[in-house]
Amino acid sequence: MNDAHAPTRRNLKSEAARRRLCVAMVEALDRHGYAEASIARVQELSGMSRGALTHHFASKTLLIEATVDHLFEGAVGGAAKLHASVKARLATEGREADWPAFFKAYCHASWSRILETMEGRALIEILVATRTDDELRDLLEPRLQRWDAAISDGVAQIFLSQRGDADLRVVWGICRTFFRGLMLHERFLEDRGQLPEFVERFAEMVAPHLQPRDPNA
Amino acid sequence: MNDAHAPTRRNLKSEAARRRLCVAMVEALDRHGYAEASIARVQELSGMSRGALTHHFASKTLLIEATVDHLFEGAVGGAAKLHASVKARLATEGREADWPAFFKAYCHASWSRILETMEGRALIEILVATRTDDELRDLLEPRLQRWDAAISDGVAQIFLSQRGDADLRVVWGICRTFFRGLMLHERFLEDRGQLPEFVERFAEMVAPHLQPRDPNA
DNA sequence: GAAAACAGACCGAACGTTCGGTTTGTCTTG
DNA sequence: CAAGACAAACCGAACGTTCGGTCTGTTTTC
Repeated sequence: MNDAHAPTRRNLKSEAARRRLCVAMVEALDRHGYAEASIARVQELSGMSRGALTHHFASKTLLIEATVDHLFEGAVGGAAKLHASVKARLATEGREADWPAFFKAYCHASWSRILETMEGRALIEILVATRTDDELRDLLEPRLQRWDAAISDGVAQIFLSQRGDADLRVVWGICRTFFRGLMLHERFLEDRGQLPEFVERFAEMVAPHLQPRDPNA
Repeated sequence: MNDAHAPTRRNLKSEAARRRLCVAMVEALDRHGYAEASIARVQELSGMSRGALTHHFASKTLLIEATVDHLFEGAVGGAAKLHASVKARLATEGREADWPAFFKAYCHASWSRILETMEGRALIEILVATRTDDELRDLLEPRLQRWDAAISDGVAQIFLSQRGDADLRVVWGICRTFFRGLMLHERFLEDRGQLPEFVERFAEMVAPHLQPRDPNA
C-alpha cells in the first residue's frame, strides 16, 4: 500500500500475499456476504495461514480497506478501457451509427461488466454494510465520492446531454443506480433471464435523453 | 400469524407480543443491518425477556419469517391505499391532468413511502441477505413473487402501456428497481438532498412510456 | 390445576483479536 | 565475501465476547 519501495524479493512477495488476501476477501464477500466474510473464511480461501493474514492486516477493518482500494483500482481501470473502446467506435462509425442501439449495447456492457461480476457483487455487499456501520462509512465515503467524480468525468468524455454536464451526471447516476438495483430485483423475478430485457427496456427509455459526443471536438 | 383463534385475552396478548417482536426486528434490521439484528438486540429493543421471545418464536428463522410477513402485510395494505387515492384522482381530474407531473408525483410518493421508511430499509437488508443465504432464499422466493404479482396487478389498474400489460410490468419493475438502487447510490453523493432530483429526472424519462388508465373502463 | 406466557441461567460454536515463538530474507560489518 | 544483527514473514494456540439454541423455574390466564 504505502510502500512502493525497491522491488526486492521480500517486497514482491509481501505485495503478492496482500493481493491474494484481497482477492480471497472479494470471493468471500461474493459467496457469503459481508457479515459471513470472516477472517477464517478469507484465510481458508486464500490458502494462507492465520498468522500470515494477521501479519499483513492487523485488523479486519484494514483488510476491508485494502480490499476496497483493490476493487476501485480494478473498476477504474476497466472503465478506462471501456471508454477508450467507445471513443474508438465513435471515431470510426461517427454519427451515422444507430444511437439507441449503441446506447443499449453500452448499458448492457456496463451492467454485465461492472455488476455481474464477483467484484461488483462484493462492492454491493460493502455498500449495504456501510449503511449501518459508521466506521466503514467514514472509511468509504471519500473514496466513493472520488470514484463518482472519476466516472462522471469518463462518461462526459463520450456522451452528452442537451441540458448540460450537470444533467449528464444525473442521468448516468440514474443508470448506475438502476444497474445496482437489478441485483436486488432479480429476487422478485421467476426467471433471471428477464434481466437483459429489463436493461434493454431501460436503455430505450434513457437513450433519447443522451447523445454521443463528437470525438473531434 | 397462523392462529386467528377466539379473541380471548390471552390470544390478544400473545398476538400483541408477536407483533411487538416483529416491529423490534424491523427496527433492528434498519438500525443495525441483517447480520447484527441478533436475538439479543431484538429482545432489548422490544423490552421483552429472552424467554418470552423464545416462547413466541422458537428459532430466529421463524422470527424472520414472521417479520417478512409483517412487512408484506404493511406494504400491500399501503399500496392498496395509494392506488385507491390515485384512482380517485384520475376519476375526478380525468385526462385533462398534466400526466408527466402526475407521474412524477406518483414516483415520488412510491419512493418515499415504500423505501424511505424503516420497513423499506429492513426489506432491503433481507433482500441482500437472501443472495447468500439459501435457507432465507427458499423462505422468501415464493412470497416475493406473489408480492411482485400483486404489485403488477395493482399498477395495471391505474396505468397503461401502449405495448401491453407485459411491458407495463417491465416498466414498473424498472421503476421499483431504480428506487431500491437509490438506497445504495446515496453513498456516492455528497448531498442526500440530490435524491429527489434523481427521482424527478427518472420519472421524466419514464413518463412518456406510460399513461393513465381510463377509470371508466 | 393444566397450559400458556414469561423470566433468566446456561451451553457449545464461531467470531476478531492478541501473543510468543520460528523461519526467511536483507543489510551491515569485519 | 562471510558472519552476525535485525526486521519482516509466518505460524498456531489462547483469550474474551457474542451468537443462536436449550433448559428449568415462576407467574398469569382460563
